[in-house]
Amino acid sequence: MSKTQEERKADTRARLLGAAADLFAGQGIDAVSVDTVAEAAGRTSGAVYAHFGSKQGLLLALLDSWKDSVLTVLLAEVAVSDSPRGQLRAVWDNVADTADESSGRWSLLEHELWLRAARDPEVAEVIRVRDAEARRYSARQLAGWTTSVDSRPIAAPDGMAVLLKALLTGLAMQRRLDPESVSDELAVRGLCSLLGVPEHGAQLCAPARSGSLSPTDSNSATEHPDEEPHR
Amino acid sequence: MSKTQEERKADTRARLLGAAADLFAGQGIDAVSVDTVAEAAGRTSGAVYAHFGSKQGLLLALLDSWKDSVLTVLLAEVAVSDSPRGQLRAVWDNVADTADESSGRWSLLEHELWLRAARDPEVAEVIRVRDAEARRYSARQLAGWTTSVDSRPIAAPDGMAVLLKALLTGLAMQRRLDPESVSDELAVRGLCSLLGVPEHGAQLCAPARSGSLSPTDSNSATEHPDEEPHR
DNA sequence: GTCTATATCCCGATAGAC
DNA sequence: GTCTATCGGGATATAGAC
Repeated sequence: MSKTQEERKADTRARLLGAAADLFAGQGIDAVSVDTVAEAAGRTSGAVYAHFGSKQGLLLALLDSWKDSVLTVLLAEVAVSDSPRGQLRAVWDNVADTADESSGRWSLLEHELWLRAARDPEVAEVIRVRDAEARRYSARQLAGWTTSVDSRPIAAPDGMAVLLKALLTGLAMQRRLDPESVSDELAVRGLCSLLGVPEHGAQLCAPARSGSLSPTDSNSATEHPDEEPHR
Repeated sequence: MSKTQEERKADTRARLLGAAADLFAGQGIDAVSVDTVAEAAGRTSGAVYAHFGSKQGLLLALLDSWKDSVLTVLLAEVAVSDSPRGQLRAVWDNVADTADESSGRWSLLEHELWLRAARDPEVAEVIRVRDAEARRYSARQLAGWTTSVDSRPIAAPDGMAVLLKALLTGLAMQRRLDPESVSDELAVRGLCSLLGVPEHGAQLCAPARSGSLSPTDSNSATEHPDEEPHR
């Protein structure tokens, strides 16, 4: 019955991939040995080489097992009941959530993969394909979004997806190093400006503190900033 | 008269730092051994330990020897005679210049340092200080810039510097992996939108509602003879 | 397929001669 | 301060038993 061989094999493979994902994300790929991965999976290094041939093979298999992407998940989670600004705020909150360990580590792994891709064509190809897929999905989401809210996009959906991801990534990087330099308010304003979402009454102010600053309920967005006349 | 001793010492130190910068940028910090660095500098590993104590010490000394930053240089190089859009275009061109090997490698090293800083507080502190300094300089430049051109900033200069760097960084990353996904035209539009520079075409003037998304083909955008929309 | 044991290599760092 | 020589450790990957 149960069978043994195939089941155990699949189980081992899954265990190894899971352990690799955790450890790579937490300590960095180079800092984690094959032995460590195997041990965390309740196996030994021999199993890794039987399944993947090499450490690089393990990494590629790991990438291949990921169909999802950060941006994909983020945009999917946006509630549809809020104001445009509130929605962007929600997107940013997800990205900026450094407190959450798992998400924080994950983004570190993402960057390490990017860095590796920049020097290793084999890795680059995998990442490129995955990113393109995520971008397509994101663009579809954005296309629907821009028509449902009062926004003035400056490019086609695919381009907007690129811009959105770029700003989110760059802001998250700076925030990781120096949280105070990137206030939530600043990030949301940047996103609004980039995506062409009109703000009703904001102008520049400086201070930023973290904590729960509520979205100031910049509510419903029906429209019109009265104080921004076009010139 | 030649104080050969002191001179040679300083020379060795400079050689080691230079070799480390080149090799670290080209192959990655972890991929380069202390012996390799020393050899490239015409010395041996012993010299490295005499000067810096450890590989980490070498890295920190290297960081300390850098007073400049990408953004700092970039903003300083912008010609003042062009249109706002043209200036942003120039900034982007500098960032996007992947063809240049030295600049390309340099940005890779920057990312590796960021990654290392995310896990190593000692490195983080150094990077944080340097970034803050660059941001201050950049903010000053931007403050002058926004008053001299027709733009509507959405935050204080310091915030604008953060946003600008974030978008540039994110776009450069995507372009490195998939150049076609980030056209020059798209990047410049994003920058204009983020910085509040009105584009001649249409966008920023009317509080009007939806409508035009302007995919406007156009990509390569070799040149842009549009001029100054100052109305 | 998985484990144990090991071959092979290379790295960071130290000791001591000069 | 710099070099030569080397230690000790840990890494990837392989060989062969089960």
